[in-house]
Amino acid sequence: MKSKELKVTARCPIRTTTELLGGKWKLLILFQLAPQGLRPSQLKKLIPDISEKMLIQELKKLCDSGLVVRKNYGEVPPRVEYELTSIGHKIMPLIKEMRNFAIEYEKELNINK
Amino acid sequence: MKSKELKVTARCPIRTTTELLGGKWKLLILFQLAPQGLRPSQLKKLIPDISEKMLIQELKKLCDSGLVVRKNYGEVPPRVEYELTSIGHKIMPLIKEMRNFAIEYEKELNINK
DNA sequence: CACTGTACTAACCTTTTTGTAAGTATGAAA
DNA sequence: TTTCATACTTACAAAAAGGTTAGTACAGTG
Repeated sequence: MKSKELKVTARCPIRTTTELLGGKWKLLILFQLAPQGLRPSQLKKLIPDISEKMLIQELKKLCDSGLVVRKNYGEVPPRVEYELTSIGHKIMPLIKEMRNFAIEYEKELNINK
Repeated sequence: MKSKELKVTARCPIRTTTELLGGKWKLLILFQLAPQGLRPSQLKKLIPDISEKMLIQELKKLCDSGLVVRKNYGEVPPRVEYELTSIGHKIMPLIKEMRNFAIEYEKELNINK
């Protein structure tokens, strides 16, 4: 093995990103927030099989990591809106590549079936 | 909400890709296999904190999903090598975007610290 | 015949993630 | 004063993911 081999230890970009975006729901949420900010109830409609708990829990994590902001309108009944920050928008190329890959992958599946 | 909204239900490209690549290790393994096929022992050196069990388990999953192939040299002591398939190589743009994103993200962190 | 190196398996446990169901707070409207 | 809508919380349970340790197979070597 050569000396320019690239180990993937504690702090490496791949790990950073998977820690930030890992799990079942975060990327789906970010994808839905890309075109416009949304209220939790609207997100729930767009991702029907997420539970209310997971939705809010994941939104909070995304806020904590700075990818999303919460806007509170201070009304009753409560009205809040979540939207992408400028860093949040920067996952879009990544999502685009995920979509590209999935399409390639399914194409391959259809060939070999 | 308009009619062209894009729900993310059961079969959508984002879900396909996260199911294929989700978890702590798969992307790290694929990344290491990109330049050349490797034996498990070599992979283990490049990803020091993966356990042997996880390494083999994840390699098997990657084989099952067609991203990696196992080459058995039929020698004793056993000698096998794992390498990317042609579809396997197609995750590289995705990994590249993950790396781009991580770099942008850490840059942002340094500004706001 | 005991020992070695390599890939892999199995049993078991801990931790993390996800899911379910019920409940809270609030002001306005009926 | 009861009901409503919305965002959110809490307690608990189930499932998935990950980790640790010990073991197996086997031809070659000493």
